[in-house]
Amino acid sequence: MGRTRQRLLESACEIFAEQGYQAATVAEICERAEANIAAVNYHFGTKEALYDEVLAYSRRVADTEVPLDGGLPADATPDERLHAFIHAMLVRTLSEGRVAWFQRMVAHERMKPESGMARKFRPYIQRNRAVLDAIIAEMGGGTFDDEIIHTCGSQVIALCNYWSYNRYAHDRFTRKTGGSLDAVQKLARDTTRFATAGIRALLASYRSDIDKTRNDEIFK
Amino acid sequence: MGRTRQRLLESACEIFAEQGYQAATVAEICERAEANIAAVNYHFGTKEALYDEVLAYSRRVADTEVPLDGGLPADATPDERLHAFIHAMLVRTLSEGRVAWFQRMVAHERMKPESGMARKFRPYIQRNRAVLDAIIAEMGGGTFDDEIIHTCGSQVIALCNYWSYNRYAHDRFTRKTGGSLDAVQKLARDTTRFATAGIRALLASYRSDIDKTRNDEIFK
Amino acid sequence: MGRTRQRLLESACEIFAEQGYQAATVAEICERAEANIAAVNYHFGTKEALYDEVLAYSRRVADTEVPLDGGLPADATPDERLHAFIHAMLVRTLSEGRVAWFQRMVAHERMKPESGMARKFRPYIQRNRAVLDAIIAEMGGGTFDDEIIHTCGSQVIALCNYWSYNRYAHDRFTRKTGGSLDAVQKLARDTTRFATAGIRALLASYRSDIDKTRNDEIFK
Amino acid sequence: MGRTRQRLLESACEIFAEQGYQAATVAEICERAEANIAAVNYHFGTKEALYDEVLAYSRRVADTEVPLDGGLPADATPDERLHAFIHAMLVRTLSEGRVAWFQRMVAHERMKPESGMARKFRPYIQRNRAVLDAIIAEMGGGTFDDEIIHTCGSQVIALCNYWSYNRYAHDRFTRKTGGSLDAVQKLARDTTRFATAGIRALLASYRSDIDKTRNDEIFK
DNA sequence: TATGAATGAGGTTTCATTCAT
DNA sequence: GATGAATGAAACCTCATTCAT
Repeated sequence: MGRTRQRLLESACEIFAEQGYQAATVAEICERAEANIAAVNYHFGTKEALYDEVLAYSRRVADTEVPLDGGLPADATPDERLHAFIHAMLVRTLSEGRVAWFQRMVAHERMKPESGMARKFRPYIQRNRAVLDAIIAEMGGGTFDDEIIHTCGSQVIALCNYWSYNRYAHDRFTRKTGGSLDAVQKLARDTTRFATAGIRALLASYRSDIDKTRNDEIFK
Repeated sequence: MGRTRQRLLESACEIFAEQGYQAATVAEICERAEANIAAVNYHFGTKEALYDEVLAYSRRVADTEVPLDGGLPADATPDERLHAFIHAMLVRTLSEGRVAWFQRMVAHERMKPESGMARKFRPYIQRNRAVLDAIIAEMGGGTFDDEIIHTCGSQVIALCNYWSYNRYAHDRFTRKTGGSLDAVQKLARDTTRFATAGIRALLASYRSDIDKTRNDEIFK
Repeated sequence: MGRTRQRLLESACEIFAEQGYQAATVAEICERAEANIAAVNYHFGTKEALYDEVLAYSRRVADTEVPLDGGLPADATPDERLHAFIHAMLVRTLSEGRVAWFQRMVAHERMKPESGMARKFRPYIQRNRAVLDAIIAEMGGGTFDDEIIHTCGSQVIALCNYWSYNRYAHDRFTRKTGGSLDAVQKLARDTTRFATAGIRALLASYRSDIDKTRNDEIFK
Repeated sequence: MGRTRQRLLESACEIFAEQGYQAATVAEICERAEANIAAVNYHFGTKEALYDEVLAYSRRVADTEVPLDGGLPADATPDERLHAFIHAMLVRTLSEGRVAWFQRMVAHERMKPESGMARKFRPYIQRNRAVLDAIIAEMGGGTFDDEIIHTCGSQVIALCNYWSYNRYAHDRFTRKTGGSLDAVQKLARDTTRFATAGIRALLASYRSDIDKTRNDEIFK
């Protein structure tokens, strides 16, 4: 029972991930699922309700198959956890198939006004963000205020998402490396190295007013 | 001669920047330009042809008003030029109005398949990218091969674009800071600091095989 | 046996009475009957066949619970029987619940072309009409031809139905009086008074050509 | 310019008058107007907006061609004005074509819940109603309270509307009489006679408590 | 006896484009 | 140089009905 429903869900994941909410059509989703065009409305009510389920489903898939903590032991160092986080994000982004669905859907809607679709995945995103900020706070020894930590976090997210919203870079990576897990592993290492150095430098610059003022002059 | 045409072009810039190609409607563009609904087709032929002109126009605006070299003297150091580049990118992204048009349109389409809209601005983007890679190559002393340089460049672009494709972060920044030029200046400084440290660390890791192997073990 | 069928019938009565044939949906009927969406077609074949049964059923309910003769003794005067008729019609119309079903369904369809739904309840209505016309004929002493009697009957029906097809007036009445039986009783009395006087005047005007001519001049 | 728009308006009047809002389809309206199916949306925006215009237009037609005061001089007696009112209402109802549009549309929606379509023509109806109530008040010599007058008014409206919401009676009338103006004239006379007698009887019954009590006993 | 799944016909609406002036 | 009118393709959605169990 309900095989069609599942097929619809999966084909919708694929198509929403490919094209975004608006560009995707109910007709194409049904066609790929080999179902009648009324099937979406029968099983999900509306296109938007389908999207809601698709969002929840694909996030569950990502969280299950590629957890953001990388399965690290509880006593892992912040540096190790940062690496795990970045690695997981890059795997989610640079893989093909189910694991990448959620990240791509998010990427499609991120530019849209807050009032619309974008609002839907904010909760998901903010949870991830909290995980990251906790890691960075620990790297900083707990002496920085939230805003500084958040700025660092944004840079890290920026580094991870780059491959997600940028189809060209993504394709180029895949073409060059075949998208192998090794290649992603290597990119994760490079990115972590870049991020770690960046975070330390940024935190250091906030550490003393003296330094800060001096630096200001340099860049003025 | 052609006042209507110009008004169409500007209103199209606004609306494409706001909503992206697909979500924008010819009707709304004409309405905002106080022109007839047939005006777009009369002056530009099709919606897509209008988009092509809009893309070229808005890029010209950005390049003129916020050049990526920041007006630096010819003998500026690579570090200074990197800062200028990042600063310019952030100004383009975090401003309101004409200067931001191009960056936002790009952000809307970056996720789309290469066969479609995204292909259109590749040339523009690649030129910018060449500028950046040249800076980084110089920072590295000219001893690294292109792929490594390109990887570093990608990280920098990632840091700059974050505010562009991420409407939520963008709005949060504007709300907190009022979007003042000072705030952008400060963010540019932080980002540059982060990027500079990241680049140096990444290049360093590529410098000796010995180091590289050692580091691999750390992260294994 | 057939509990579902009965539940469907009753919920269909409610919904057809509320919304009319077209606006009612099979889905809503099934839902209210806590039955499967295929239940209507299984038990009744089509929506229209269900409607046919609903019509017969709800008319039976009305005829049983509020007979048009008001349970008067066989030797009641025509005036008493007219009052009973009007009273019964108003009770059917102004009550809530089962008793009002039929009258409301009729009201929904009366405007529709004869070829469609409206044809269905013609037989029911004509029987009622015969009862009324008989009463009026008796009031007239049996000396008027059918057409004149029929005209009088139409006026009486008009007075009764007003509250039936006119939702606004109906609601206003209910709001003001709470829809109590007393209020209906009072309205029935007023309506009967109005109708009786009207009938007598109309019949009188047909009694002599002389009168008729004279009246014509008055209104010319 | 705009010939299509007018054709749409007229064919929409016809079809809405025939079938009511819901049963009418945009497709049929366009077809009858020999216009493209998108024409309604181009000229009016939505089906409902078209309906709004149709309502206003058809009421204007009725008010212009068959005014409710029948063109009576200012010093006409209340009885004459009642006759004129009833006559006008019957002409509007029993004619074919433009003049009858509005009355029929109203008839279609009168049963519907107040929240929907029915709300739209309330204003129109209440204005007519005020005219009628004023006439009756004058017939009563100004000594009755509004509620009693209103009850009488309802009976008169009931008599007029009968032919409007009752398609079968309407068709029967037309078949028998050919719908000639003379026949309507005659019906108007009869109806007025009926109504006048009814009103007087009803008002009389309210005149003295004594009478009222006595009558109550008769009908008890 | 009954149902959950699925379908096809048809509804309104949107929108880029074209046509005649 | 410009426009108002009109159109056709395609989108989403509704709903009575049917099918397989």
